[in-house]
Amino acid sequence: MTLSDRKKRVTIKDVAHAARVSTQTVSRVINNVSYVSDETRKRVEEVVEELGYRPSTLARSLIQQRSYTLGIVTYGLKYIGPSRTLNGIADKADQLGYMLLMKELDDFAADSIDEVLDSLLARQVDGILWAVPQIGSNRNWLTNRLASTPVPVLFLTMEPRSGVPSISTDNYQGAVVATQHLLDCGCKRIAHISGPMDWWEAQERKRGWRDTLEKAGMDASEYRCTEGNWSSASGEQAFIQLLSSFPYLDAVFVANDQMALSVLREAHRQGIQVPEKMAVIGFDGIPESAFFYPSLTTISQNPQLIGEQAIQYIVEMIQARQENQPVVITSRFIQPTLIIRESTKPA
Amino acid sequence: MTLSDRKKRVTIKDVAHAARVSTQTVSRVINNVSYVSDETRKRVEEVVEELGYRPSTLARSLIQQRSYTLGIVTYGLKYIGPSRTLNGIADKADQLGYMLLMKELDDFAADSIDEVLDSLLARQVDGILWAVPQIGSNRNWLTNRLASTPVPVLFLTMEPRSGVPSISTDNYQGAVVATQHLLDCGCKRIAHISGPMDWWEAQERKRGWRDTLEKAGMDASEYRCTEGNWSSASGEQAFIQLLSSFPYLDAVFVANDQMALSVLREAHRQGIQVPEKMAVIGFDGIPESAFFYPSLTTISQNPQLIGEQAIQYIVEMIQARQENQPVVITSRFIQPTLIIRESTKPA
DNA sequence: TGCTATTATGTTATCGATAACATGTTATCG
DNA sequence: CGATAACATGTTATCGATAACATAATAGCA
Repeated sequence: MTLSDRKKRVTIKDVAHAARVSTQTVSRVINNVSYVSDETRKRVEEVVEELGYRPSTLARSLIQQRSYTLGIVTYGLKYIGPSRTLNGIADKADQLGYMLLMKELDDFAADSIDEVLDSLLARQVDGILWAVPQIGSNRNWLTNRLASTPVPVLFLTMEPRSGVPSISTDNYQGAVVATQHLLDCGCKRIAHISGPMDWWEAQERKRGWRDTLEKAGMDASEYRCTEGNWSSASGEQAFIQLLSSFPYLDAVFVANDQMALSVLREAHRQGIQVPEKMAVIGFDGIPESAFFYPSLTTISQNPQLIGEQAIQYIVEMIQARQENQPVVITSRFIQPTLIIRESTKPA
Repeated sequence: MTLSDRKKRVTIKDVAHAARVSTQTVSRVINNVSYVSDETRKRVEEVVEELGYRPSTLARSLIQQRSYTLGIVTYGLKYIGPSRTLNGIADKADQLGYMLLMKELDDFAADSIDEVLDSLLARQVDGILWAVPQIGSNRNWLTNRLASTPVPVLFLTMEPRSGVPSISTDNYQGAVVATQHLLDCGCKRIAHISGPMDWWEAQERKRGWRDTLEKAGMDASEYRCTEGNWSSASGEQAFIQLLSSFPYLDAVFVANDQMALSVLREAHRQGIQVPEKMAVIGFDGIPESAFFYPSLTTISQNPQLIGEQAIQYIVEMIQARQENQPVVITSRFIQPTLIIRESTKPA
């Protein structure tokens, strides 16, 4: 293929000319609105087919002030969680006829946030999905910026705030269920390996662990908890440290499956039998966790479901705004589920 | 925030009016072209700041026939490989000032391919990255369609074809290295668990295994190979089947790390010591593989690198086309690397 | 039969920006 | 000092579509 083979884009004018009608009539045919005689319709359709005409969504978006495109801001795509969410998002968006304009954030400076927001808005997205975990104070920007944003913004994974729409996994409840499960297994000295404590999700999981133990009249002191950074490598470190600060533990609730993987390995190396001597429970429910040795009991999130619900929700918001109707703004939670496998043994 | 608070988009006209100049002058200021007096420039800039004006990329794309947006077609986002590639893509695209319009393909019917292509082209993407693995005959469409596509299309992971630009991991060479490594470890009866054989990548990996064994004068008969579907669950099945058809094996080259995970577990269950009795090598190099028990020797791909190179390459193609210069169309390969860990032991 | 409703199609304005062209003003130089 | 170049700004056309309005032909009905 040489360069000269490049075809010029076929426009509505070309079609109109070839079919000997006005562009408006062509528009009527392709959008199937108003009156067009069968004869004309047929003629236009033939020309469309013949020339391979496809209307420019770009031009359409400009005049209609609506792009059928959603801005997706993600973070940490290299991890499996965010990409599974993205998967759910992509799926549902497609179903509802939306395209996705994607942007991966790599830091939380106010400037880069502004830039990302602006670049999406400049492309007339109809709504924005902020699929970036809440870390430290990286949500403070919204106080100033959100009010002046001309399209709905929906947040995934954040602490509920009144007036801010969000969808999150119920990390706290998940942690409660996990810890309760360990109690039900008869465990008495339950430790925790947390995620990085500036992550809201990590805080919630830890809080669930602490509250449940305290409610059961048990000790949840700080020495019974160490902090990882979600990676398997950090999980190994955290576990080793935990063993030295709290050698008599008989169960660990690990804040994610990746870290749990290396806890299992290290336990095996040190001759600690799982689940007999020590029960282990993870969080996330990655597919591989069923094939760890022993297979891992875990709290399973459904990131695809979150993605789907997110699209559903934001499309509702867009629609409502279009029709000038009020929207109920809520913070929604999705419950994770307990999957019992070999690494814990109910009494 | 009530609905009436929604601000109308600030346009170039608003700025022009407020600064008492023509829209053209505003355009000159924001694009920094041609002559504008310091005084006027300052005044315009102040108004831009004050009104929070951001030019509409949409309108700009329409007139300039260029969107600075790339279409990305992916498949299987729920798996870690594709999303890591996407990560590399997102990163580099951002660096070079491109946005990504994403579409996840879920089947390979000609119709859906046409639709995806059309929807991207309707939004004036400057180029398309086809990041969908080659499976069965799902690349046949390009014969007809590609020639009439007005923008460059770059394929990730496909069999080289003359005239079609592509970037792939060198799966064959990776498999050769893997198999050779097992030979170097002194293994004599080397089995293979392949991916689904309609995947080109799976074929290449198997071919590398077979060729290397035959070259070394060893047997690579069919009974020494079973087929999985990349999942850990299928790996377990494939391994069990393999053990019955080829009980005396002393090494397995597994086509990906997920399947290798369950091979390790099943070996452990059956009391087969790894690496003493049986060496295991994987493919992909997912981060977790370093924390399997035993840690997994594997052929490591760098999907982020592939993503980056892909962006680089397609941007070159776009630029060349813009300037009406010829582009050299090549099929590029990226070499994966061997990572030796505990699951194999060099002699 | 004449009037209104329905059907069919065309014309002009518009979305928000830039390209191409036009025009006026101020330096610069032989 | 007048011609030319450099500077500064404005006007009109354009990208590819749809909205809003206009017009003409046919149909239905009192």
